[in-house]
Amino acid sequence: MPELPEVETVARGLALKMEGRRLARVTQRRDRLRFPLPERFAERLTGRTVQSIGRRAKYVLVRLDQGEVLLIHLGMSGSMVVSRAPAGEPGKHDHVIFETDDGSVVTFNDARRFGMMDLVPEDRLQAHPLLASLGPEPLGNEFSAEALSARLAGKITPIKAALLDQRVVAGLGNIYVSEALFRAGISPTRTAATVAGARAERLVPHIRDVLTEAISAGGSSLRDYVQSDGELGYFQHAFKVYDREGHPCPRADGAKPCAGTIQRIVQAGRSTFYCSRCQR
DNA sequence: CACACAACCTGTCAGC
DNA sequence: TGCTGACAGGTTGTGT
Repeated sequence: MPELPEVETVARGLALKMEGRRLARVTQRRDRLRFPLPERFAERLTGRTVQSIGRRAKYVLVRLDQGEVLLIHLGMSGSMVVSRAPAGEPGKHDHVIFETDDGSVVTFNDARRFGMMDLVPEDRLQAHPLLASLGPEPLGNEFSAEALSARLAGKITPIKAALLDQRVVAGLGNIYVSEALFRAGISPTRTAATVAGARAERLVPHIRDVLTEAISAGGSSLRDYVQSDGELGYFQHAFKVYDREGHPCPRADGAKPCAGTIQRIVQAGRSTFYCSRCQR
């Protein structure tokens, strides 16, 4: 589920509930998610104070006292559900439950268990195997047309696959890659290295815009995203192409609509949606 | 090194 | 109402 905008929304929501709070109780209901949880995980978290909560790529970073960081990835189906103590019986896919000293209950639910958590010393965060080779933040200052084309240079893989590679740019997922390429009028099948110069100049602002719009809309969801404040915030983001196979292309050049139809193709085993008429 | 593909695990939906 | 197969927002590991 979660791409950068959803993770950003979750991080902001968790910050509201957890920053400055002490973790009065942490319950761990499984040994492992995608990876084994650290030794004595719940025990090491209990009693700690949450200093701040941020995001890097699709990871939530919970900075704790004593110089440690709780690293969280939501995988495909993970969500954070906020409620109030006393919480009811945990569900089958509720894997880790955090209770703050002021009575908030944050439940990590993840049916597919592609998510992960780790507890790492702050000074070794950058070197963490999952973070070390991440590319630039698409909303950060380091992400520019030059930076993007430098990372695409020499790649003969399709631009769609390249943009999903977190080493190229960190945080894009399957939905927003399709959406950004549509906005930029670039075909997902185009050889990555040819996205340079004017094409890269065009693509970068579209990537920023689509992510920024999704964040301001509170993250988007197809079905199971739960806003971190616990309200079921099923926001139907206005996707132009994603999951819209067979619909008319929404692009209008002035008064003239594009006559194309949205296609679904499979690249590297994943669906891509685009208009072959106006994306080149 | 670059790339394609399978694997991880569960739920949902379309079709029979 | 089953049952089966395809597919789902991500990432890692393996093989070529």
